[in-house]
Amino acid sequence: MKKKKSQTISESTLKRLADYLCVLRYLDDQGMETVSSSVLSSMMNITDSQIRKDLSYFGSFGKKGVGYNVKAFIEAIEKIMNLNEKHNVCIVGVGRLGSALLNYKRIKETPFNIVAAFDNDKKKIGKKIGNITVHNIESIDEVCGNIKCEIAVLTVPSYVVHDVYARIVKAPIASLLNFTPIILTGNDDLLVRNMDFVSELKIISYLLKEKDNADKGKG
Amino acid sequence: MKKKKSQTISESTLKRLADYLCVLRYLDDQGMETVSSSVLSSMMNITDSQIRKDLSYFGSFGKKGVGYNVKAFIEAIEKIMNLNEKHNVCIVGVGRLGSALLNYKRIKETPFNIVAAFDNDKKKIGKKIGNITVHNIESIDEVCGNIKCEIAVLTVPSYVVHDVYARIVKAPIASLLNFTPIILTGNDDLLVRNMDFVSELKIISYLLKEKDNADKGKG
DNA sequence: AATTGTGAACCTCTTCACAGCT
DNA sequence: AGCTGTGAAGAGGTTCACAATT
Repeated sequence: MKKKKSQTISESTLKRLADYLCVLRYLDDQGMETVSSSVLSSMMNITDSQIRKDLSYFGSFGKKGVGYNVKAFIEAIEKIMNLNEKHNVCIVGVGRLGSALLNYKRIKETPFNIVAAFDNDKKKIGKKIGNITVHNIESIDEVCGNIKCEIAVLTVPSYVVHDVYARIVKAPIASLLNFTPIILTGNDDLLVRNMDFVSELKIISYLLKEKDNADKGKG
Repeated sequence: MKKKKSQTISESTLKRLADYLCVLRYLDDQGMETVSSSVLSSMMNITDSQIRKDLSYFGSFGKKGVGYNVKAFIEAIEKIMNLNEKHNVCIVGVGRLGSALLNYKRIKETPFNIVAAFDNDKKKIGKKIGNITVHNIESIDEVCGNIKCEIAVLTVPSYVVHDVYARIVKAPIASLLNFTPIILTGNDDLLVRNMDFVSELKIISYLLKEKDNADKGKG
């Protein structure tokens, strides 16, 4: 297994790596021991050479004439994505969505630990949700200073986003997964990824219309 | 305003269109009437020419020397993405996440109507959550035949995904927004988009490590 | 003076195709 | 024979730079 010199990996490759993991987990659960790039690609709507190229950025993990060992493949991606270490996560905003995430039991099977939650509602502060204590949002800087918390998940209502974002920027938090429809950009010290449910519905709306037009064109 | 002949719009452009909408809404709320591509770009970590190029696929919407009228810009994107029509959505899987989506009040401000929910739990079937009736998952074909439902949102536990997916494929549903960690690919009749929370955390894990290495490199 | 819209240049990502290994 | 890994070709996306317009 060769090591490659560092280079920037594209967003698309990164997403596919995460997808490979999902599919490989499924294959592993099914007891499959070996998989070829062409079998994997047929399960995922991508080409086999795409998979091999994605992997080639990081080294070689397969056997010519044979394919990839499923477990070794999983471990390789986990190592690439730094999933062997546990990562602390906090939930900012304990509404219905935040609570749903706090109660997501199968997160225990992942390298992510939810270690804290924050809200501004006095009725919620101090209570426990799924054995995580809800802290006052004003104490986020202090609490995250004590427990090293790499990732904040933002699930607050839109009208407080800018306020809460300002606190997160100041706190010792490295990254933010933003579920709100307010686009955030981050800075050198805070990596941000936006994940808005309604934006995704809007993209579907566009694609359905486009598909409709294409179908009409053919018909 | 020119019309352009149809061409395939990239995933990246599509995502940015949805992002533009989010930012434009914010500017509109702030009472801003006009915005230039450079102001907009500085709010979003992209270049101004990227914005202008994205728009150029669909026509011209700005005034040279002036910029874009915010409201007109919003309306243009809404028209492009087919957001003037209402779209019916159903929630498949009324667990904590599904319930959170069913209770999301501000969806009323969007073109998406949640019109039905499905589950296999007899304790939930027949009950109302946020004035939407929960139906038996077995009746999805029939219920979606009656109410035209374009988009299904999948929020069931992993172990029933394949089962439920088979039902959705057979039902008169055009698209699926999949929140589960089981990657689905769709087919000619069913458009699928995957939106997995944990995969997104994994991507953050990779990016944080990469950033760490870059920071160390700089010293 | 400011800003759009756009062809051309540039760069990045994907696919091809095949040498090389099992 | 089957499949990987990869350089090269091809396709697609982004940025540049400037003419056109207000």
